Amino acid sequence: MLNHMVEQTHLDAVFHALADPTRRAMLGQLAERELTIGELATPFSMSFAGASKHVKVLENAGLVSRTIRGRTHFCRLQAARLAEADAWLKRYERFWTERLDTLEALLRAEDEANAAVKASSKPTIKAPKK
Amino acid sequence: MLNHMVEQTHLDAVFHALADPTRRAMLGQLAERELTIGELATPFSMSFAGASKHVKVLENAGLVSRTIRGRTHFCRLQAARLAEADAWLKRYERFWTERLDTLEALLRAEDEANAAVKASSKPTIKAPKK
DNA sequence: AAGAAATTAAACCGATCGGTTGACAATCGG
DNA sequence: CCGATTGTCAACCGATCGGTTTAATTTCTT
Repeated sequence: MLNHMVEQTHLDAVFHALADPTRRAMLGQLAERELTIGELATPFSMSFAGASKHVKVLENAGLVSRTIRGRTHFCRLQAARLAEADAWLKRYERFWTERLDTLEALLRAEDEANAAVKASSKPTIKAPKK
Repeated sequence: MLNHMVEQTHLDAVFHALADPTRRAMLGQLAERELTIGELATPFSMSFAGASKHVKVLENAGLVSRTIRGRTHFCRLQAARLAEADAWLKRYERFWTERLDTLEALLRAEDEANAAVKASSKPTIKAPKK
């Protein structure tokens, strides 16, 4: 109830920034190391000016901060606004966890049925991703 | 490594759909009940056609599904694509939980200091999130 | 001091955005 | 059958988007 007005304008900028694959890829790069504008530009076969504009969009959305050292601009990831976006999405979490829970229950029942038949030792549990 | 190519095109559409406050508000409404185009339009003092376009954007992003009964179109929330967006954001979760963790550590240290003074029984251990 | 390197600024381009209006197509209730 | 309700479609509008090119600015190197 509090966060409705607070960062509504933030969310606009953040989601818009994330809606572009080039900018998402840039964030992916920045997740590993601090990078300059030029380093951000080269992998996309894009002009410096083009990359500069993308970085400015990310910067205005608060997703990237910039420190200028000499003639080169170093960009680094700023995750707080990503957390705000995540918080917004979490309001809808129950809508997909509900379905996943029932799916999980089905798979678990199936596994138990197999286990009962085979009475084997190692239950083949495969972690989803991480 | 798998999900990089899979729904890249989905993410474009989903984040773009979420970048508009009217559409986010529509999703908020749809989180409570199934709604018709007209019901979605009225709270925003917007023409039917305008709302229709927004709904189409949400539909093309896979965030809303539509069932037509007679002359009225009923829209309902479809959360799977929101889950995909959430999954993308989770790749960056550590960047904001890190900071929260250090903050938590500070608070925990403070608590323990207080507890030591009082010589209480239960060590207040709080699991990070999950 | 001269020139290369890193970046922004400005102008421009076609495409898309968010929104409207007006015309059209169904469908429902009398 | 008539008229109201519900919605789409197409055309249009000004604004913004993603991208380029060209020019300018600053800094580093020699």
